[in-house]
This record gives sequence, C-alpha cells and structure tokens, in this order.
Amino acid sequence: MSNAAGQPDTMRERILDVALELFIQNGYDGTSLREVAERLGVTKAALYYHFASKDDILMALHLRLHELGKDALRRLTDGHVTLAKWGALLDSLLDEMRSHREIILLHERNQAAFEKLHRKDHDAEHEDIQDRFRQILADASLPLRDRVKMACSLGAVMGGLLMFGDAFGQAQESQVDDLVRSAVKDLLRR
Amino acid sequence: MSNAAGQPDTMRERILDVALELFIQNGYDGTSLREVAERLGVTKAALYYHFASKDDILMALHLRLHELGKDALRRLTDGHVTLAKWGALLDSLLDEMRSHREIILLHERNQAAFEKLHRKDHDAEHEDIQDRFRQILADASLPLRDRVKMACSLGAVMGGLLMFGDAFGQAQESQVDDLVRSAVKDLLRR
DNA sequence: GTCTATATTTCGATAGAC
DNA sequence: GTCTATCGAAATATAGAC
Repeated sequence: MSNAAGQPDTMRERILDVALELFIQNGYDGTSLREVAERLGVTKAALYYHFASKDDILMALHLRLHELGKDALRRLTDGHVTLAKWGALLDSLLDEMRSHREIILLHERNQAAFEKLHRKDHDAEHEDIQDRFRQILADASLPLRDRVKMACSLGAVMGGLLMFGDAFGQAQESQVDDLVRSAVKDLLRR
Repeated sequence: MSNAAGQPDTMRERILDVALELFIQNGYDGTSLREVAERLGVTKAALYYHFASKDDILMALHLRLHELGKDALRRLTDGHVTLAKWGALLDSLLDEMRSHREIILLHERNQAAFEKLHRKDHDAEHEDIQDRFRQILADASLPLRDRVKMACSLGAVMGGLLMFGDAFGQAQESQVDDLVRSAVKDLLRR
C-alpha cells in the first residue's frame, strides 16, 4: 500500500489516497474524476487504466475498512455479546480507529453512496463490521439497557476521535485517547 | 409548517418534507429534482415556482436546524462553558434532538453539501450551533479533559438517538431517552 | 401553479493514437 | 500508461403556454 515513509508507491494507491481525501472533503458525488485526475497531474482517462469505474474506486476504499475490521468482526461473531466483551473490543479497537480515522470518516460521510454500491453488489458476501454493529444493537434478546449503552459508547468514541477529534490538535493525541478510554469506561461501568 | 395531524399544509412544506426524506436516504447529490417532483406527482418545473434552486431547498432545510438550535446557541454564548452547563444543555436538548431527528441526520449525512452551501453564502451571519460546538471543543482555555468529555457525551447522544437509534424500535423511545440520559450522566460525572 | 419543451452544463465512460 | 477527442446520459435551470 505504502512504503516506510508513508508514501504510496503505486499509481493505484496514489489515486486511492487522493480520492479518499476529496471524497471526505467534497463527498463522493460532489467529487468528479476530473478533479481527482487534475490533482494527480494526469487526465481523467488515465484513471480508467487503473480502475474500471468510479464505483470501483469507492469499492477499493471500502475494502480498506473491511480489512481493518475483519478480526474485530470475528470477535463479535462467536458467542453472544456482553457489555464486558463490548468494552474490551472498543478498547482494543480504539488505536486502529485513530490510525484509520480517514477511512471511517469516509464511510460516515458517504453512507448513501456506499448503500447504493451495496445494492449493485448483490453477489459479494459483505459481512460488514457496520452491519454487525447494527445487528447486535437490534438484537432483542439483549437487555435494552445494555444495547443503549453499547450504542452510546460507540458514539462516544466516534465523537471523541473522529467527528470532533480534530478540535484537540495533533500534539496530544495519546492524551485524548486515554481520556476517551476513561470516558467510555465510566459510561459502561455498572 | 404542519397542521395538528402532522401533515404539511402548503406545497412548499410538502416539497421540503419529501426532499428531506430523499436527501437522507440517497444523499443531496444523489437525489435529483425529478425524483422529488415525481414523488409529489408534479413535474420538475413546478418545484421552481416554490424554490429558486436546488440549493435553495437545502438552505430552507438548514434553517429548520438553525431555528431548532437558536436558544441552545444563546445559552452557549454567554459566559464560559463548564462541564455542568454542558450536561444541563445536553439534557434539555435531548428531547428536541429526538423530535427533530431527521433534520440532524440530514446534516450529519450531507456535510459536504452544506459546506459548499456555506461557501456561497459568504454574507449570511451563520452563527451555527454546529460551529459553536466545534468552537467550544477547540477552546484551548478549557481543560482538555473537559473538552474530550464534552465531545464524547455529544457523540454518545448522537449514537444513542440518531446514528443507531433506529435499532431499538419505536415503542420504547422514552425508555431509550432515559437510558441515554443516564449514560451521559455517568460519562460526565467526576 | 403547473405544464411542455428546451437550453446548457457536467459527468462518467470509451475509442484509438502514441 | 497516458494522451486527445468524443459520445451519451442525466442533471439543473429557464421560457413561455395554459
């Protein structure tokens, strides 16, 4: 994906990185392939050598999230979910969520585009981490009290790290992480 | 806006209600005026009698949120913010957030479209509640600990009521409200 | 207030040269 | 792998009749 310096080494990855940035800033539908190409110093047609379609670019970005959440997904699939398990998962997931902040922001801000993408892919077995979250929260065999706490704690992490996370500056990221962890712990306690 | 039965009485409001629903479901850019018109049983051109442009429709929907948050905004503008004040505000705002769930969802899912709208309106004094939230959370004179707690608590409310709130069914909304309140209280305590 | 018809623009995507 | 050139579709918006 990227080399040690964090720079993408293939054109395919460079396209994805630029697209990610623009899709977050201006939205998927609000970003034209012309803009993506211009920022890379190439023409629109060049992109079609690396990707079959605009949707194909979005799908490649979606796979980055899929990769990220696949072991978390596994931990949430066997056995039934408890508050303690949920708390442990959130705690261990927090670092990954920060380092992949952009890819999560992309999904949060382009839900409509991803849903349209899913409708076309009626083949792919998209056992998504997002779907799994919704599935657990909708599971009526769990106490409502626990489900609400899980939804709130997930929202708290997203609020502290992603949605408003850029208000805290970059220098003290690890402090923010600790504060979010403690906030979630307080929320889930009892 | 609407009569006692909750039905919009003017064509203008009917347009806004349909647009709101489609903009949430398919996104602002993903929704064409043809779709809006078709669902209303009129043609695209008819919409232009009531609104000057598609952006004008989005702006009218934005004003609904502006109206909603204007007294909350006032309470957040005088004096400096404390954790206690923040908690009280969230508590009193929670009912409004639930009853205006859709208009908040619209803003959450179409940030890019609203930002583009704001760029054109360099005249309007949009002292927005969203802006105010970000402003407070970025205020370095407040303890980082408090700011993170504020961001997390706001995220918790959005998680419990909006983002994943439809997983709990509609019957027990007041129970969910109470559970979210108590979760936020636990989070802000200490 | 709503209609038909159309102007205008922009976008995704393709063809073929290099 | 990237270019120029272009196609076809769909979108916003307008003009003018009713």
